[in-house]
Amino acid sequence: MYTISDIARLTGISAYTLRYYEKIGVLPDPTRQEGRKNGIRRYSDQDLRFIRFIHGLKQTGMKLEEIAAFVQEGCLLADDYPVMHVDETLKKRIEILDEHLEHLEKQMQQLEAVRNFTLEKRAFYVNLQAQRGPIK
Amino acid sequence: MYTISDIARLTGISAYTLRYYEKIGVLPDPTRQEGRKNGIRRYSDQDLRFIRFIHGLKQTGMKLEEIAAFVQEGCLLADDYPVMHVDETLKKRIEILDEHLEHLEKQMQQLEAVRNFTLEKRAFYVNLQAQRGPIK
DNA sequence: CCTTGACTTCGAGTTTACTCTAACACTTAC
DNA sequence: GTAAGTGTTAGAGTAAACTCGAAGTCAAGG
Repeated sequence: MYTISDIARLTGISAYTLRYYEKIGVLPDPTRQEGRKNGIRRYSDQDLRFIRFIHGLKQTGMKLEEIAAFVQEGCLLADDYPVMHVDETLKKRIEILDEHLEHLEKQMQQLEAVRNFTLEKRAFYVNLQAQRGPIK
Repeated sequence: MYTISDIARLTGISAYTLRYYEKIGVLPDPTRQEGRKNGIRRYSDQDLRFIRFIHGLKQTGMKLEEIAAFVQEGCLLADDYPVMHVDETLKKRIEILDEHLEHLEKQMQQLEAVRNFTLEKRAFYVNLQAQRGPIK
């Protein structure tokens, strides 16, 4: 089990930000030491993996608001939520992920395009350099 | 030749933003109609391509400040800048591009990782759905 | 016992990147 | 000639995502 500063160290997200994310629903409430209300946050390996996943979504352009929507669906899912709505919740989560997958595809394409363009530019400059002959 | 609103339409960057970019050095000063000082900005196809390239750098995570540094190197290059410094300028531009290329590689890897993770998550939810049996 | 690190709420400050308005000038097309 | 589109400077406003400090509490370790 990890503390909040462990998680901060392991993920590169500050403790301030982790609490902030929790407050705005971007991260689910972690379990607390001894289940007390204001006990120390205890994160499992699974929690760590989840936080890294969320961080990945964020770093690939998903807005905090969108992430929060996704996470909230999952929180409903985890509890003894009325069975009738579980299918809805699963459907929504899948939809959100599908949308992000599309976004990821677009980003990959753009990244590829920018990379090619950048390589071209680079080659152009290198060529200019070569034309000027070796530098003494 | 294009006007600023043509460029806005063609790139999706507002005229406000284009002028702003120009002011902070993210875009080079374009030529003006009849070479007058405050004449209408005239953009060539080459300018358009360059703006798209810059926009690509921005959209793949280069900060405006970094882009400005890159562009400023280029502006020096374009003028009758002391020949002794041209090699320096070329070297710097190539360095900046190389750094961004590294950044692009990292982003691609992360995108790939997040994509895989997202696909896994998606599969997990689909599996849950399947286990609950077909929905009436 | 006392330091350290965790917890809370609340709210202010920062950074980045726009986004727009005001107020005024100029040119071109209808 | 007047409207549309362009130009200028300066500055205010906005939004997202932090980032931090204050002020107070609590619990464990040396």
